[in-house]
Amino acid sequence: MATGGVVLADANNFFASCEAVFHPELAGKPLVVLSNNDGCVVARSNEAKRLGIVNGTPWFMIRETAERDHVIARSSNYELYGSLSRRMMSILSTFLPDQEMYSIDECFMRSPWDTERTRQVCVDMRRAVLQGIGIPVSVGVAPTKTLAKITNHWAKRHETSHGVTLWHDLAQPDGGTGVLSSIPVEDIWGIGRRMARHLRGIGIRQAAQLRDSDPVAMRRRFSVQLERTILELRGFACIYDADGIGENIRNSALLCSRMFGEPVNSEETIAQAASVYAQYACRRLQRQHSLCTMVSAFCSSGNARSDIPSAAHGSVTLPDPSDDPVIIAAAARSALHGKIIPSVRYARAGVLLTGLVDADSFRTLPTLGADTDPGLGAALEQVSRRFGPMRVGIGCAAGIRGKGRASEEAGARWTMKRNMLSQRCTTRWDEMPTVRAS
DNA sequence: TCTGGGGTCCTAGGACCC
DNA sequence: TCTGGGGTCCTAGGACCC
Repeated sequence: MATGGVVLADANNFFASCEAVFHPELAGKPLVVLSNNDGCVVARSNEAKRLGIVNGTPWFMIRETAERDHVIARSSNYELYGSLSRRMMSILSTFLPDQEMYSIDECFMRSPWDTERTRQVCVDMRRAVLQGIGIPVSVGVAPTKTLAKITNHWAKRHETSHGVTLWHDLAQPDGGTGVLSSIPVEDIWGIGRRMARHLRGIGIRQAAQLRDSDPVAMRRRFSVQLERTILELRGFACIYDADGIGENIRNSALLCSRMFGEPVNSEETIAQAASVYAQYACRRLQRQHSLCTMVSAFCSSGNARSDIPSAAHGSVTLPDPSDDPVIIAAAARSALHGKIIPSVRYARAGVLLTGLVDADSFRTLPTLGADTDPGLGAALEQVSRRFGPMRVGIGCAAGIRGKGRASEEAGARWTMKRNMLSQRCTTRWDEMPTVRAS
């Protein structure tokens, strides 16, 4: 291999590691992070993994056992994770070019260097993140993204790798057949439960067998994605970033939806929620410099065990593309108007913005624009930027914070439960950690 | 009497990922 | 009582156009 190829940096147990950054006493303890509404486990420390706790398990099902085992639980603190993620990405990007943020805790990069220099850069980069923000990261290097996922996984599992693994090393001396023979197909990036079952049905159990199957025949039989995975396993890169790199990524639809903390059945309350979710979605819309042309809102009853599911949804097309929270929140409310059945207990709601266009290519002349105060949306955005999200909002009390942490979301009973929330140390003045020297 | 074929756009649904 | 919340890509089918 002449050059380093694809580099994948992925934080270890990211949410759990973030929780430990400002609470060093959590290090070495079994820790789980729960999804919104404290629903199910979405992240675990190594110690919690060792206790056999599985990701996705509903918390109420394992709570008793876990507490007996002294497992510590935290509600998800996305402000903290988002803030640490930005810092981590920023450090990583100083070491290698073409960063593509793939998720909150991982990014692809490209190494222009030869094998040994790539190895050294990855070791340095890993150390810099650990020193800079206290998050352990694993690094995998390979000719393709799919193989980089495998080397990254390897780096996480094998202490001898010290957090950095190159395909160059694993592929010796048999071109990787030995390693790929030890990996079950369902562990390959892009192969989900469904596809794994199909593959096992035709006798393909390990990554090596998939790599050696006929890509054209597999494409005909299954899908073009599977063909790409096979080629990637052979070392031919064919999965690219759709939109170039880094901050150029723009979503083509924006969704904000939540479970309610408790069931809701009044139209007014659901309209409040829709209004708040629309404002959250607007902030994301503005951040990526887009306007939307269609606003959809929906709500549905029931949870996983609900007997009769019931849903309401509606869409509103805007007269002009907009990122104005006043217009979009009103559209979200009106999309559901008259569609709420009072006897139904709704469990969740959401707002979806579609038909997104580039804001710069859609500057409406002032006199042709919508008939609202053009300053209001911008003013709201400025207040949010300075004082934090949802300090000021539109229309009604829903979702507006009270003073201080305890009552901050007290304005609405339907907001989600986060009973075990840690401090948002890096984004809130009033939650900054205190350090004492003795 | 003859009744095409290629292209685009949109939508819904499936599968997958973190 | 209690089971995230975002996204992506691909495919098929329908409407419409020339």
